Amino acid sequence: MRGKKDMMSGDDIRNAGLKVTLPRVKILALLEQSEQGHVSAEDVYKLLLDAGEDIGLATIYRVLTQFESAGLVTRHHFEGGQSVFELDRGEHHDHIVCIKCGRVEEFFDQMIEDRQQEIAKEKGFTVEAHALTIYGYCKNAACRAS
Amino acid sequence: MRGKKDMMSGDDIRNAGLKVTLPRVKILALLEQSEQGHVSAEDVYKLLLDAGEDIGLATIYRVLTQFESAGLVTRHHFEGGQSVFELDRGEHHDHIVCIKCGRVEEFFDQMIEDRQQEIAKEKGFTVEAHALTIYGYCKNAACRAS
DNA sequence: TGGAAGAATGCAAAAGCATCTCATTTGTTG
DNA sequence: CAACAAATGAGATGCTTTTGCATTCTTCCA
Repeated sequence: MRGKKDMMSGDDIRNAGLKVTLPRVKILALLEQSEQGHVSAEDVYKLLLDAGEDIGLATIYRVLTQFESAGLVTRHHFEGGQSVFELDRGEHHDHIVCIKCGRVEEFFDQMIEDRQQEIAKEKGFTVEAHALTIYGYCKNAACRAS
Repeated sequence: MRGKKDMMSGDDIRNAGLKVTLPRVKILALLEQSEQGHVSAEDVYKLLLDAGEDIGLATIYRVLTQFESAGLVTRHHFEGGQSVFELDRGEHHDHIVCIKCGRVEEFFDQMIEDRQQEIAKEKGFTVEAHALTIYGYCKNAACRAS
């Protein structure tokens, strides 16, 4: 199963009502190629610097926020500091984060989704969003040791 | 079903290896009587001021952090700014938050808990903690309207 | 019960993250 | 390719949380 699409481009930026500028194109491209898929604004800043693109941190925050509004990326507030962003490929999922190395994996579980709806209903809430994050130690040898 | 206990006291502070000081006693008492149960550091500060106790914000943060380490309170990072704290009565639960009025309700669902363990297991993770928060509009009339 | 020793507090300064301001630069459109 | 609106960069700013340090309070034992 695939999501909305596999490749984003300048069209996505344009469709969001934004001008197609170098910073926006670079940031979008970076999110696309990003190994871990979950990066902080500062990660983006540094990665772009490494790639020879000196784009201001303010611009990165601005662009990521705009992308978020446009539905191109999703912002997560994991524990411990900065927000992390990931490309929104149209498939909702939750996260499991290693508290040792920071690795982030995704998962989706229909049963959990359904239960949440039922719980909200019981309490008279209309669900707009939810955030489920499991924190633990990943299978990495260095992380397993307490 | 009741949790660990219903009343906290100076003994809890002492047992945590902390001296029993007026700020700590007042903060603990406030958390106990708190209506909503979920308060930010600043809420604590203001509520104590209203009660005639002028305790520095820095102290509040320090004490809440110490209480957290001692397992007396739990800190949550809901979206939108400040962390909120609640007394830890020993019963784990998740939250459903109204994005309009800020109301926080608690829930616990064994099915969701179990699924999380299974998911973590599948991915080779050892669960240390998890945070599930549902965001939506509560049943309050003022919140229902978009 | 008095008083020394160490811990806790208050204040102000600092740190961390994110956003905003504003002068300058860059897309876009005709 | 000119003109306008939008976007960028650099630094200032705001907010929450933490920290350093001098002073004050708890604790505990003589």
